[in-house]
Amino acid sequence: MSLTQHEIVNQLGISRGTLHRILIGSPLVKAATRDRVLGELEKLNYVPNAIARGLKMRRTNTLGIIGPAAIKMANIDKVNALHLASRARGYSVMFGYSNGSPEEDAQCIRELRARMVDGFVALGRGLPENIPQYQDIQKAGIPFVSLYPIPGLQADCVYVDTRSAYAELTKHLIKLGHTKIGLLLDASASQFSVNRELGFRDAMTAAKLPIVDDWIIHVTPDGASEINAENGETHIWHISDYQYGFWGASLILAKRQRPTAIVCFSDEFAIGALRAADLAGVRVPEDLALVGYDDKDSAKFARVPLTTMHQPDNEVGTEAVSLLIDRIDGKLPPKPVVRPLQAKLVVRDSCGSRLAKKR
Amino acid sequence: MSLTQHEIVNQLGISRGTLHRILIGSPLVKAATRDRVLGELEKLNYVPNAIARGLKMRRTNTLGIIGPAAIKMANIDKVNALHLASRARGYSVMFGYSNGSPEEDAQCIRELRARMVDGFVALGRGLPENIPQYQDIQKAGIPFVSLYPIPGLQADCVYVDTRSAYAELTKHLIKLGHTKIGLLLDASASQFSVNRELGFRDAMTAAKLPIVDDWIIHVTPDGASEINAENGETHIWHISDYQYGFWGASLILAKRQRPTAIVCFSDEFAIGALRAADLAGVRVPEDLALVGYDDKDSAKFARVPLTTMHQPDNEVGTEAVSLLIDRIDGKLPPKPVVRPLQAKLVVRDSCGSRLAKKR
DNA sequence: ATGAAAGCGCTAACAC
DNA sequence: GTGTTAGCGCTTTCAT
Repeated sequence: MSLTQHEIVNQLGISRGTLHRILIGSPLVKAATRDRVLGELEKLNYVPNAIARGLKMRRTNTLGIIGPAAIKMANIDKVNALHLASRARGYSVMFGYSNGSPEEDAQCIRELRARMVDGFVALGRGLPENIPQYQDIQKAGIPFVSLYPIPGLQADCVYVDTRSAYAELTKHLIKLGHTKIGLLLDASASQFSVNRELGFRDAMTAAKLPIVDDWIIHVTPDGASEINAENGETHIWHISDYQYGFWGASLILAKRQRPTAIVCFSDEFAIGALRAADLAGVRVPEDLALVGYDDKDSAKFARVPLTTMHQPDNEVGTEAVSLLIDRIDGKLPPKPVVRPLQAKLVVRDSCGSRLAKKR
Repeated sequence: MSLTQHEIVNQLGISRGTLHRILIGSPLVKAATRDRVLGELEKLNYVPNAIARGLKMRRTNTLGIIGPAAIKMANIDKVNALHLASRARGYSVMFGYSNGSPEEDAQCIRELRARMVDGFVALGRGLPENIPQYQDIQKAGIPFVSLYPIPGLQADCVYVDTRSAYAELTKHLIKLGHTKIGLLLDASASQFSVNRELGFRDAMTAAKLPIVDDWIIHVTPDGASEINAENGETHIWHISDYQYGFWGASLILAKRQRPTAIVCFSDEFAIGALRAADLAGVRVPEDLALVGYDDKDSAKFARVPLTTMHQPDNEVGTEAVSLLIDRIDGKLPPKPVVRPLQAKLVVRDSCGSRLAKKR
């Protein structure tokens, strides 16, 4: 165990008050005493007990991150950004690691609250069934910031506007001359899927292009195209997004009429789709353009480097943490602050635009 | 803020002692009282304050995970496994998020110790410069388990035996008839690179095959022009492993004499190498066999599905956490327990073995 | 079978 | 300027 203030005080022959004043840099201490004590402290390698401090201050300088599989691969960059931003502000981070079921979710939140986290950031799969838990946090008056808009919840929110991102992605394809465009999505009713589809439809409608239901696939774990609500698999999220993309693209490619371009849920979806196209002998981008989302490292090194949307993950992390801490510090007016951030189009080869230029 | 025992006691007209006995399930309480209180507790939704408990018990049920960039993509599966295993045992997890410099590393450990984590698990990059920090933990008598062997440190250790894994990988290539085999590694002096090279040499030597220095590449960041400085990503480990693999393979392919197979540091390295081969017009696996390590999701969906070694990440996580907690509980004799686990060969297309069969 | 009281390491209000 | 003291919410020993 580490040294305690009690022990130090005894050893140096000063009082707890004086020691504390020195520790917080109060000027009400004789300079000589301060310098001596500071020197000793250094030598003794004293590190204050954050648990005791937390108990006393009712403030632990710890942030809780929640959401099913918060550390899932797809979120790794946001998690990193959150971590870095928290550290920069002197905060630590704890994850509530749940499988996504409302029960486990609630349990995670309970554990984190028991550990007196100062605030929560929600970085989930955007599933409606998790909303009640978040409402509980709000009701308890614990600062809470979400990384995606949560319907029915008036909460602080820093998010990437996927709707307009998907509109932009789709518009890019349209500008390239595509008129037959498909969409490959996660089957869940998550905000992420919903907003992606909205953005896609925005662009198609604006361009007066037909939206073909056959080409809008919500991929389910069994590779079927219908939403399978009764599939009670708790670990659906263990199936890789590559696999989903592969299944979904296979489905579209098997149709009698094919689109000439597919907008994908993520880079992983697109890479899975790319593989399906390869196996089916469909050339990308010549016969089929593909675009992803996220701009993961893998996008750049795919067989056909992916055109995709780059998310400002660092900004999301910094802003969210900053917002949350300001809220914790009571620096913000009650009104929730909602801060949409924009993704940026990254053009590579998979959309065929470089091909077009060559011609 | 949540309810405290004090408030509950007042409200229900019992004493703190009785409440506590009920909470820990002691039989020394009148059944009627217990049932009544339990019911009320449920209604009140009481959740014990883990911070206060931790202070009193000198035990927080929290594990600290350390190592530079602990959550770096490459470690995500182990991190997940650790998390899951910890939760299953009733423990939470905190990360020490450092950039890898000894100073930041030490700072992370200090913060985690201040938060009274019950034990540490080291999941680093295997760099020698981090060893002193780990020694400090040991000296402080805090339980510590490492996920890779640390030279000069007698510590509990659960690890995947990369040396024999790389021997097996290399042997597989040799069995396929390759005699000219290259090796693509991280330039750091990490245990990971060192052991991979050792395993490679084991197999080559056993087969009496020449080890060509020209074909053993330790890729450095300056192996090419661009570093991701644009996103404020100043640290070397922000460069993707795909990029390293790409650079490294490009280097090998530029040699006058080429190997017919390359053993890569990871799946990401292999995918980067695959891309380099594609751009150079080198056919994989016909002209060049490539094998990876990790069996990431991406390995299966690479342009040429990767032959690779699958790591028992779940087992690593479970064993390590189990070992650490047993150590915390004082259930183990002083002697460090060292538990090597074996990776498993997964044969796909990139090694050319399926091709060979077809012939 | 139940209650009272001490104390984990820290902070802050109050006294000297 | 410096020292003393009362808790933060919990567990545990000792009385009753």
